[in-house]
Amino acid sequence: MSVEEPVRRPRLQDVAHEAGVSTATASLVLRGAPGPGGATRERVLAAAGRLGYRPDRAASLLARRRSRLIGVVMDVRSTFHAQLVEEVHEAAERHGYDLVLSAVTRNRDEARAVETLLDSRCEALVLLGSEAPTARLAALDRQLPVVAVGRPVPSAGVDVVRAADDEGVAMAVDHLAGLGHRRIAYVDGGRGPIAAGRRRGYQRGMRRHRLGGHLQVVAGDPGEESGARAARTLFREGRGPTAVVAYNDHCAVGLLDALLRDDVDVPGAVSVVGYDDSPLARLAHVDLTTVSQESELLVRHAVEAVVERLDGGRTEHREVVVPPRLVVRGTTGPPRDDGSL
Amino acid sequence: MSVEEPVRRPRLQDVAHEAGVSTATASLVLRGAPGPGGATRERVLAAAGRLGYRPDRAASLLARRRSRLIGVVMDVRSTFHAQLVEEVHEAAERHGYDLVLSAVTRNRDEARAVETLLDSRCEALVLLGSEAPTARLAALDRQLPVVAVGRPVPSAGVDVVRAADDEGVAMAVDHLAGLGHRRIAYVDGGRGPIAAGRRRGYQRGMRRHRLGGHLQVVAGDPGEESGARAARTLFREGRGPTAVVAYNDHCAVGLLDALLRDDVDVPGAVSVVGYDDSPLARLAHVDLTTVSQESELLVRHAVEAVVERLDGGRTEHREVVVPPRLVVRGTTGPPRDDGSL
DNA sequence: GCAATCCGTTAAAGCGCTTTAATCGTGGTG
DNA sequence: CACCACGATTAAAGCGCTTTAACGGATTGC
Repeated sequence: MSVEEPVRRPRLQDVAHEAGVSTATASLVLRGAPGPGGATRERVLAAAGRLGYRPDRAASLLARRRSRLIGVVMDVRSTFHAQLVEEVHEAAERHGYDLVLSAVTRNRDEARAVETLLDSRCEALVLLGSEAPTARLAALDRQLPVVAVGRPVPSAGVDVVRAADDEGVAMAVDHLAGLGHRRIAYVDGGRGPIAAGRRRGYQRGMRRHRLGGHLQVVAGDPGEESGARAARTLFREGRGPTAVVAYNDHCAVGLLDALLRDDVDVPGAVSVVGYDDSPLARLAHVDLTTVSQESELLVRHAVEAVVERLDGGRTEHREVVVPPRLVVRGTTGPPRDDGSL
Repeated sequence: MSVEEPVRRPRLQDVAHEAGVSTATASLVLRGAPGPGGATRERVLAAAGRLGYRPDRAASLLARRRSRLIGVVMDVRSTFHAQLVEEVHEAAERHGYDLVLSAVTRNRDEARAVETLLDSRCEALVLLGSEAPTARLAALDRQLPVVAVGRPVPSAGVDVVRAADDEGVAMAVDHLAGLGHRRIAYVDGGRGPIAAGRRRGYQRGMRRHRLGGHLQVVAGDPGEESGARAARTLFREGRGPTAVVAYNDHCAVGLLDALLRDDVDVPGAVSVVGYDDSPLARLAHVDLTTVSQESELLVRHAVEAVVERLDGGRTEHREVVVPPRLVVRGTTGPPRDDGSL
């Protein structure tokens, strides 16, 4: 900042004074509210322009009945979330809402992120890939409309917009089984509700193909590291699976990494499928077969759900389940052997 | 949201009443300000707990002299920025500041992102990888302390914390030349100031090794796509370079993708170097040789710069230039031929 | 020509919190 | 025992904006 005396930022009062009207009129004009006539409008607008007036958001928030603010919780490490955020921005704007972003990081958990948003007068919350316990979500929902994106919230009033993850993973299994794989393993995503749904999909998918005897779930979490660890576990000794479905793309990429390091041919020796169709998976370099959650659709529904609560007076619960879509890329192919015992 | 009447959220007044004190005392206690005695403190704290009181941030912002808010502009698409944001969170917290995030997306430009922050009463701005013209930054800096992270801002009062990008790229060239490469190309990052510095580093590096005759800069931008396009240009016909330095990791990964698709061996036939040491580069799968900006150090300096302006009364300009560090991974090696004409 | 009507404008009361100056006890002091 | 100093507490004035009810003046209708 330069050394000069910092000029006090102009207030509404300054604009009003400059335009020769009351602050009430100035406020009305600047927000495009009906009332003030054409000539007045122009005078105020001109004055505001001359002074470089920008309304003070804190003051406006405090005075306004509504904040028109939607809080968004995202995991800053996830490329999938990054993409969702882009889309939430657009969707919210279309409905005349603004966003407040709150990041989950290594040492800033979801509860913390939510608190910031509550303190910021958000009217509703969009939780991307929340891992919070159902009860907490239900409690939150008692305070303000909440929509959970990408995870189920059993038996709570919370709105949900998600892909049918179980179906999604089952589709991945279908795809692999169709290629002739039988020993298909799954890298789990931890104890959260999202992981549970996907795990179930894997189990169902396998049984559907009478592959229950080949069920193999290894522990994991949503990070790249866990994929690499899973690879070590799966291929430690003897004969590993011919295909692996991972909890998400990040995890799948970690798995690919480890395989690559060990000179395991993908998809020749092992096929790999991820989940999310994040920007990561689309890198030609990675070229990961994955399951898309149709992020744009997901986000559109989520924002609409929130807006209907706020502006449409909807009070009944809503759950939108979007069918996932298998995106076949380069990491899957027929198994080298026939997959038999 | 459930159907029940939404309970009005408790105000300071409610807490004060519940504790049998004035709002002044309650405010003092809740902020840990000196004054109220032990017994009173406990009563107020207990009351606040009982009511589940959370201070209203908008009101508090409005009333307070200081907001203790630092605005951060980030590009939501950049994994490098994501990492920086994590670190900014921690650094800011150490100094007792809170963050307001504002994302640059496909259709939300930097100016827009900055406006949101200005309206939010931020006391200072941390701009990650800003591409705004110097004049605009200078103007901004007249309103509040601004620190640009990762880019130079010539001849403006704006504080700058950045890596010596020219040196960084030159180090990459050194590394490649040392391996025996001579035809080393560079994929540019566009017209911004960051790109300019890195381009200059490339040119200097090449001349330093008497490789001026092999200078080859192809147009690009910070995305993956541009790397892929560059590959097509560089290896379109005949003999391409034996090594390529890219503007950043995303661009390098795009380049790697394209090479991989064409079955070009990396680093056998072509070596590739990125820039940023983003999480992307570290994926074992990508395993990209790159130049690290020492993000943690960068962020620490940036936050300190801002805090010194705000709390330390510093007024003179500061520019911190951190030496970059070459991180050699798997995408670089000696050229197949000797690199001669 | 006077009341009814209407439109543009404004005074004033907040929004929920912070902060400063003033007030109230209390115990120590001469 | 009157007086003072001092720490704990509070009244009250904002912070910058929104919003509602009220207002004045210009039309309009009868």
